[in-house]
Amino acid sequence: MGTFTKRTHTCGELRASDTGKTVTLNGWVQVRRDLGGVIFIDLRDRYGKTQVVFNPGRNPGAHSIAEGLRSEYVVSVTGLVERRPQGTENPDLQTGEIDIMVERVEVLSKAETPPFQIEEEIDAGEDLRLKYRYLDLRRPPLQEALLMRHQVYQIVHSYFDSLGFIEIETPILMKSTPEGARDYLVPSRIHRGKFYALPQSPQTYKQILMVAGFDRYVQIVKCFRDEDLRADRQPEFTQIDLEMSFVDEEEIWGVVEGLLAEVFREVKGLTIPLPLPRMTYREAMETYGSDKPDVRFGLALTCVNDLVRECGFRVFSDVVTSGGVVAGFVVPGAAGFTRNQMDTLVDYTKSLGAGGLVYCRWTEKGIETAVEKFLGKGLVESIARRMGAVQGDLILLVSDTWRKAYTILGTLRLEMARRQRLIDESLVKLLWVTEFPMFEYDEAEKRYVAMHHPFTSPNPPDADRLETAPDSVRARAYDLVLNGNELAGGSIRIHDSVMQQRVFSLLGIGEQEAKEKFGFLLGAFKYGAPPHGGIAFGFDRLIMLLTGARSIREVMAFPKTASAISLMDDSPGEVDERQLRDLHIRIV
RNA sequence: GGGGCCGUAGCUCAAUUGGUUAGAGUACCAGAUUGUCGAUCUGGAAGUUGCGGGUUCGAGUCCCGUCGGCCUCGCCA
Repeated sequence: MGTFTKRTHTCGELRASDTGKTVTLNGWVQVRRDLGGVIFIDLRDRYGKTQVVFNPGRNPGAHSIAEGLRSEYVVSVTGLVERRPQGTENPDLQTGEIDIMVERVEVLSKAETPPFQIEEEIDAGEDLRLKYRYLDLRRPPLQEALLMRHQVYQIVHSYFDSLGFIEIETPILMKSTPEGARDYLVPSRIHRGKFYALPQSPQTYKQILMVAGFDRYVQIVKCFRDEDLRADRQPEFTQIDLEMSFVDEEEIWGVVEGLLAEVFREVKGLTIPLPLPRMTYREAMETYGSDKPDVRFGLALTCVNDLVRECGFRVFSDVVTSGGVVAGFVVPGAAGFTRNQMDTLVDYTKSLGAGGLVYCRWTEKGIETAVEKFLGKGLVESIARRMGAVQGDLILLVSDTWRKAYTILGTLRLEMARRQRLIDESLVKLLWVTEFPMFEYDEAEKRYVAMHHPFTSPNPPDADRLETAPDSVRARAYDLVLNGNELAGGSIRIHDSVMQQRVFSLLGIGEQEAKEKFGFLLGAFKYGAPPHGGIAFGFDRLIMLLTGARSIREVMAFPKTASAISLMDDSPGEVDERQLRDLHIRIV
């Protein structure tokens, strides 16, 4: 008990050149193939697999132990590396030229039959895989994802270190702030009725670090947001967070582009052409219907407002008159969609919040559309021409307010691209989206909210209009977009306490509240704040895109489900009365 | 909070309009088998059809509720 024969090699490293050595391997039994006489076992660790052979003629003791081995037993085997007999080599295995002829075998740990097989590809349900995460993590795809994640950590650390960035940890227990995502709260035992919040991001701390003079800060840091989840969103996730002083957008973008180029070169062997293309928010919305456009495919949007302004179809003309948008896009070769398929598409569009979907099928019989009687044949043809449609195409049109029309078209554009298989998954399309609006009007709260965050600097030429025309004020904010995913977002910050106060008051954060919630930041700004800005990467998302995983859960060791539950350890869990009492909390 | 899909053997799935004893593949167990590597052959065991209620002579199938998983809209500064 307690001692075992330690490995001399891993299960992935022995080659024909090692023939004749006596070696010891430690690992898991992948599979046992019992041919009655000879028994084969594939021994697995994270480095690979090696076939070990038990021959009753050569070592009856080891052979009889091998009869009792089962999948996922942990064993130590010692034996001679031999070249496999001619014709029995396995080219699929890196170690496929050799066998270990076992002289001695120790069972280090037995294993129950696992609920699913530990193989490269499995079709087990994801809930089962999450419950037995320690088994799922034995599978090569997950091991490779976490290995790549590790490699990117190392690149990030060395890249920023080489540029003079300093890694500084910021608190996990901080103060709840009123803006942004819902906070995860931690009740204070010592201070009855008070709560810490887990950071949505270390935003305020890194700005304070700039005031403190650490002009280049970076951190790979956990962040927490108590919002509903998605395939690419988890309640806790990791950011590469950075902030720089005495810089403008160009320098930050340069640093970020350099990092991306290095990551893609090191882990994918890809050269990213720099500088990355840039697109304004407005252009992104009006061309792709998204502030994170996927530019791997076309289906660009076209506005036809001028054509339909005076038309007899009220659904179009009224929208234009009231400042909205009639726009759409062409799906090449989709004129053959059936009535049934179109009905489904119309329903889908309505489920996105649209009043309806106007479509025109350009078949060999001409352009067919239900709205021809309202628009007239000539106008229908004008629209088709404007949009660049040809025979065989399907035209989709939506009319609504600027934001709704483009947002709905953006979602529809993605959906059609998927259905028509227009997305080349091998492409890597990165771009900057710039000139975001400073504010969005929140209908539910009847007030303006910061589109990025309340510390974002307004575009200097627009700053005069902060109070008079807040809708028209652009922010010095920028997002980095990869294949339609928001990969990073940042801004040049406000470093002036007067400007910061103006923005707070526009957001409906009164002087009193500002002092309570952000007094420390405003205070810091009074003592000499350098101009500064920064950005934060969604680290998990980056790894997800690098590995081609279709969910962020595939690149995290211990993810939660869409309902924020960890099926393995069953968190969140209940706590006992005593703990609640200590925290001055009662369940209602 | 809304919408959609799903839940049957350890696992992945099947089961006509509600109708006999709920099947298959795989995994598992036993036997056979001395060069397999998705081993093979023979046999076996394996089910609270997520859970609770209802309708019915009869429910895996229909209805209501509930739990869980995935996707998505809102939300996510």
